[in-house]
Amino acid sequence: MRASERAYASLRDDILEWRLLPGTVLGEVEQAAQLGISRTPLREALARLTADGLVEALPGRGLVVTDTSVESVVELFEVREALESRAAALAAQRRDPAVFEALREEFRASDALLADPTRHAYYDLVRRFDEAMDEAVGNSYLVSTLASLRTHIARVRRLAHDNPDRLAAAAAEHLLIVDAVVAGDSDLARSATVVHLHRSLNNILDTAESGRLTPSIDRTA
Amino acid sequence: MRASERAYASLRDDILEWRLLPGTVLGEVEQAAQLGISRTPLREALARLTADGLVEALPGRGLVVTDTSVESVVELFEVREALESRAAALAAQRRDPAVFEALREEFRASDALLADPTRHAYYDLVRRFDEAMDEAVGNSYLVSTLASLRTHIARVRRLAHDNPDRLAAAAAEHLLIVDAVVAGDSDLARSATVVHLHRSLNNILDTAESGRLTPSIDRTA
DNA sequence: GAGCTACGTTCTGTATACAGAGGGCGAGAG
DNA sequence: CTCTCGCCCTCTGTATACAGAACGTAGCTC
Repeated sequence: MRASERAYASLRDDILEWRLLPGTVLGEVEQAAQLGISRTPLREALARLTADGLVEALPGRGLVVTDTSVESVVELFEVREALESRAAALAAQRRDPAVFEALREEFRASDALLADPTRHAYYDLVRRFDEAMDEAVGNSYLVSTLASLRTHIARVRRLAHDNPDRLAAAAAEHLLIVDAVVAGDSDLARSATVVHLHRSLNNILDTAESGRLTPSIDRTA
Repeated sequence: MRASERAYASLRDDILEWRLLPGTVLGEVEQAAQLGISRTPLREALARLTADGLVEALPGRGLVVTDTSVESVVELFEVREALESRAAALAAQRRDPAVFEALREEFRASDALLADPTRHAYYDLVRRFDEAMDEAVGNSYLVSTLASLRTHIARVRRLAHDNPDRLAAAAAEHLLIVDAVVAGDSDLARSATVVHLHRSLNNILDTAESGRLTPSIDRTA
């Protein structure tokens, strides 16, 4: 694999997993030495991270890992709702029924997946659900925009605690979306997606380690 | 200005203005020589263009300017509608009325702007309208996503012919959106935006130089 | 004591040199 | 005549060297 690719994957992972905390300064020489590569491929990796919005150039301080705030999570879900609700509606119109019928069976049996404490199989199912939706929508701009948003969602998700009740509820929400897509019901698919995202956001805001999200500034003062 | 920045701006402009046509191969050595810089900053520029979706890496052929098709324009507007209709609704809730009252006066007087054959003043007004909407929404993810879409819109727009009738109609459509935003009417702002985008898309599809957009493959055959 | 200036250090931005991979073309064999 | 194998050439990916700018610091002056 290319050195720049490894550096990108490694740094991206470190940021998404909160090993590199917001505000961390990423010096070129230091990081290049750490990863055992030269500055050239590292710069390419940092440029990609900057484009992703995981890193930003702060004048005077160099490149730093971007901050996450309660506001930014709300903003993220605002865009996510606009795009995913539309995606769900389009998927309901354009889907291959067989694909979503298969997913329906899997979500119906997701209790078993959630019994596993690691829940890898469940998260993999959700990933394949996202992929199937992307495929069904068949819109490359929408897919790449959602991919970009999912990067940030992944970072924030790591702060939230998915308790068993929430996971069971989320599985039921996904099942409803899949049902609607199978039925070709755009309106229901859209509404079910909106519901799912609202509950998901609330769960994140309720359970996120509040110390990690820089608190909102009370503008009513 | 940095050499990489100049290279990026120059190449981006060449692509948006159709001086670099879809399918053009961008060799690093050749382009670097052309721009009078070394490969290092050029590579950075090409990486940014790739992230923008204006350039893509085709295995075996190197980096080429991305294609534009009728389908891709339709896809573009699908995403645009999802995001801008939501943006308009949010702007109607969050706007500073004074800003949009000022814009309303300008759009009311846009006949005069459209009399100018260059129409620079009119396009500048539309740009400031977009900026005011972005500002009112106050969602950085939404703004940066829209910025990315606008890049592609700019490229496609260059193919379309804005006849005076269409421009006058577009001004009226903008005025309706602004009216709704001033009134704080989210539903109307959303609907007016949907209408505007549909008409705008139709105008592009009707008037675009068809040779430039690779024709859709008739899958009904 | 405080402020300004000058120097040094460190960082980013750019150029260049080098290595490895991949593709194209030509020659030879079937 | 065509297909295949091999070599060469070009291109990308990486390392390194160099230049200029910016920040901090220390010393001098007022």
